[in-house]
Amino acid sequence: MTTISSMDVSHILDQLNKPQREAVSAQAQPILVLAGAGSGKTRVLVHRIAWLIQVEKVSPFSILSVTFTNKAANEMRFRIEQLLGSSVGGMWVGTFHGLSHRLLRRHWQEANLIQAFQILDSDDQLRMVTRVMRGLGLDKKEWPPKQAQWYINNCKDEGIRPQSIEDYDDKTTRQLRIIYATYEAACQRAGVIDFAEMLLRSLELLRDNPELLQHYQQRFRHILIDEFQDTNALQYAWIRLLCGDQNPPFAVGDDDQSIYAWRGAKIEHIQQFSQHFTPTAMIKLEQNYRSTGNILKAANAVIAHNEGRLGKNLWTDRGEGELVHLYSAFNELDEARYSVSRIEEWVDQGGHYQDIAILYRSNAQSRVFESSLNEGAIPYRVYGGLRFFERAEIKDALCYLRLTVNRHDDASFDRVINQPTRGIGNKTVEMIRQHSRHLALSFWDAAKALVEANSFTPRAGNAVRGFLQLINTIATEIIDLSLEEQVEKIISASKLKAYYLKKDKGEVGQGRIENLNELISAAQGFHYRPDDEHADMDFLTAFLSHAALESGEGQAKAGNDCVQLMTLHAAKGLEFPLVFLTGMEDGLFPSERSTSEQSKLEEERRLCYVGITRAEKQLVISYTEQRRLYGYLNYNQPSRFLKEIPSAVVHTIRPKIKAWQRHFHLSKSSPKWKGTINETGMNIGQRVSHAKFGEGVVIDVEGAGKHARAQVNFDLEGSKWLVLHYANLQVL
DNA sequence: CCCAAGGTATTTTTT
DNA sequence: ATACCTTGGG
Repeated sequence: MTTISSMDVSHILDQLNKPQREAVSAQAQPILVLAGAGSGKTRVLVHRIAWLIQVEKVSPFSILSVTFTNKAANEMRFRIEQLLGSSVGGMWVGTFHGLSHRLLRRHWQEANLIQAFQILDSDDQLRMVTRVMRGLGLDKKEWPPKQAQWYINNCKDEGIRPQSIEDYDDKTTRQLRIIYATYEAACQRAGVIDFAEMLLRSLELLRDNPELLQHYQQRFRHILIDEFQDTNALQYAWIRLLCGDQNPPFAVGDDDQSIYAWRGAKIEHIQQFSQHFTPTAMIKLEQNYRSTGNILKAANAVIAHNEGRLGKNLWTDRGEGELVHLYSAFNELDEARYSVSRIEEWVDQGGHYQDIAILYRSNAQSRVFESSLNEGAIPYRVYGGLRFFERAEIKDALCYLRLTVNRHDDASFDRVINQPTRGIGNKTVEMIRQHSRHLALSFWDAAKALVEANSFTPRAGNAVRGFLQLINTIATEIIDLSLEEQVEKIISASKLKAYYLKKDKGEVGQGRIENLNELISAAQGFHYRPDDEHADMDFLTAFLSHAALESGEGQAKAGNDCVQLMTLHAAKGLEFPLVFLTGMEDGLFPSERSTSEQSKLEEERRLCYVGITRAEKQLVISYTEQRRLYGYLNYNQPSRFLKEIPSAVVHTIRPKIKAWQRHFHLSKSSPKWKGTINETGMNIGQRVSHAKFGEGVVIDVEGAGKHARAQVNFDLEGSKWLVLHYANLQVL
């Protein structure tokens, strides 16, 4: 046997610190790596895999590494291959959904699916639920489909099937159970599965097929899990099943960054890891390579207020750095303008826009920032919103494709039967739905039967017949075409472009056309290696699954160098030299709805911790005194989390303009504004003149030297931050 | 089938 | 404030 010391493992261990090395080279036993923010979590995972393969001589074939997002999975794969210098075939790296999907494709028969099964995204699912509920004759007001969808997904996330739901004679539960059961039957008939079903079905597949389970347990000796604190009950059960008694998991996570309890993640999983898997080695990564000392002090102090933590304290050897800046804004416009002035300053000092992130609690807050950034001609990108494969026109085209693969896909049928409008109205469609319900047929078969029985009015009958023929014709014509030709054919035969051009005039319509063209390019660029992720599928099915599982980038291609705007949730895992943590007001952050329960408040606090630890060099926190929300003016208190940050690491920016002060003439140098003369030569209360903005009064001065800046309240233009070096103010 | 008016809800998001 | 959906009339 080769001893480890004789082997050259330096490239795997050299760049690691002690606990990282300990984790990477640990013996086979359940391992929980508590990886603080910026402590090299992904690096440990990647190096662990390299260690297994190159030192322990483990076959890549027996490694399974699971993440939550495609982005994380892709990055993991990329970095492993980079470190090993070769691609690793046979290793399973993917998301929970991606890997479950692969299992189901391989074993579709055992999983009681049809071979061409398709995936419903949440939007498809909601439509399906709505349709089922309409079929049950439920009033939308009384029974909101959104809630039913939520209920179904919750059940599935907990591994619960309709037959095991105990209704305790409760009307609501009984009704929801019926909806769940009916929905499941409809999905089964249509050959579609939703996201939660994908996980549950693959879990049941393994659980109910002992040989299969044994096969995979024997294969995957090494199971690695990323972001372990985000696992829900179903994902956790999936992991435990695959681990069995013999395969010790290697889990990496951070209980302090658990921010998804509201969607089913259980922080208990990471807290109780050592009880479920024994004997556990717990390794803490506390050295932070991202932020300066002051930022870490703020983060540590805030998170220390949570109870029941596994306990970590981040530290760095890179010095204290800048203080955390705190700006108390008058309102959201002031907040945005101040941020913009700081961004301009950053760039003046040679920084880049892409170094900067503006973070907020809820998407609604992005608006003011967007308009202020526009004003300042600063390039930016807003994260979130519709992704490529979620756009209506794209989904339409994909549904046509899906119908050619499986005529009984009711979700797709329902979506495109009158899209573009071809004279098949609600009444006609309702007839088809009813007929399908009564005879337990798919919509396709129901429509066919009704056409053949001449049950429609002649006009409707012709229209429906036309639709059925269209799908059949397309299906035959595209058989031998390449994927991109198939997509092209679908788009032209369906006449979607003409429809959208007419429906959405101007830029909107044009955008949709561009997206459809982009879909053709996407098809062109879609390749899969047969032994890869989409094994055992034909091209078209593989492409459709890819579209559902990876909904694509949020915005096509925005400019490279731009300021990033996103929610705190979206920022997890990212880092930026300059971070604005905005809207730090009680009621907004922590959100009103989280203040009543301790556990919810703690999750908000973790979110705050996530926000603070995004910053590398400079963190600017801001809150407003008044904010317009939902049309009402709110006067919020500064966030309670602010009080948890030690004042020693904070530089408060003042004075600020109070609401009432704005309405007075600040110009008549009142004693209140008599500031000290500083090196900038600018006095607070000083009347000045600017070439573009006219006359105004200096109301704040900060910074020094070349980047000293003053806030000037202009008589006509309102208040602005100016860098004195450029502004060329004339003292009056 | 299309458009306008009125009612309603409005944290966070991945797959 | 506002976006989204339903509903009623042309």
